[in-house]
Amino acid sequence: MTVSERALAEQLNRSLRHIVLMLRRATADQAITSQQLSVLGSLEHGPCRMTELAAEHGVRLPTMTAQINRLERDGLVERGRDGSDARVVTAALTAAGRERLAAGREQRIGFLAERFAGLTDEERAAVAAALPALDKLFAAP
Amino acid sequence: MTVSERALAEQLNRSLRHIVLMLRRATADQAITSQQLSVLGSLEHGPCRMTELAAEHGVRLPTMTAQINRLERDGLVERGRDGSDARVVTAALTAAGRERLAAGREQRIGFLAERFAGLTDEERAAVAAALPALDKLFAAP
DNA sequence: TATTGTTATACTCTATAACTATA
DNA sequence: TATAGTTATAGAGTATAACAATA
Repeated sequence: MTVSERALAEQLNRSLRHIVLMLRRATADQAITSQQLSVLGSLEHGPCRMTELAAEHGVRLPTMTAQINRLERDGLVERGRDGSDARVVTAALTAAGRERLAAGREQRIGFLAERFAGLTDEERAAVAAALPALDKLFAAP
Repeated sequence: MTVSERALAEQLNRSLRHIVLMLRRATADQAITSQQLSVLGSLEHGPCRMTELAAEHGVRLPTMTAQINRLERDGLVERGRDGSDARVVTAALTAAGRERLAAGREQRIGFLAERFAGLTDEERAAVAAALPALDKLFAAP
């Protein structure tokens, strides 16, 4: 590992702290929690198994059971069964869940767009140029 | 707001989702929670008032009272008094708290440095070039 | 009266241990 | 025996409402 990687990691760590704090302040008054919105996002492209959901979100299976219980109680997701293996339980968005996901996403995008309006063209270009590298940096293994 | 700002906000929102999920998975087995580490970070440069801490972290005052209670119970922070106003309570790092903060930070930086090792020089340069703009984007108002 | 902080209470989020059902 | 999931229980994190102390 080179010195440059270490220095870059330190700088990014500092920036990530500010990003996380700002996002927390910006989403503190949302109708849905960020965890719930995040789980709904995992179901956007179709049903997902409990085990997959837990792994993607870095939580244990009982945690995801409780989360899906709350989302099902609120009418945002539905449990289903996988035909090929009777042990498997899947979760899928309901129409209300899809609406809630779209609303939450719109709020976050609106917040970001407002912040981007305060940047110069050069700064926006720098962010745009870095997104592919950031995606690679944080891609699932 | 231009179309470009909107499109950029959508792309960054998608990237932020991956960043948050990855950081959650990477820090799931830490000795200290990310909230606790974040609060310790706010005390790095000296004592801080309860109200300031709550505002910085986007939580209500009773939430920060509970958080500081836990950190004080664990010997990581100490409550103090502000001389000029008898209502004000401050929180400050103990020696153990400072050590814990350094250890948690080191773990995060190590994780990021490892990920950076998987990027090309061009990709690292793109991230470095974007950090000032990202800091401005997420700076406190 | 307004500000600073805590206490009381309830809900979300999370983990470990123990359990059921299926492979 | 191993895997997928739930239930039971406990603790962290969060909010609102009510309270005490100080400005």
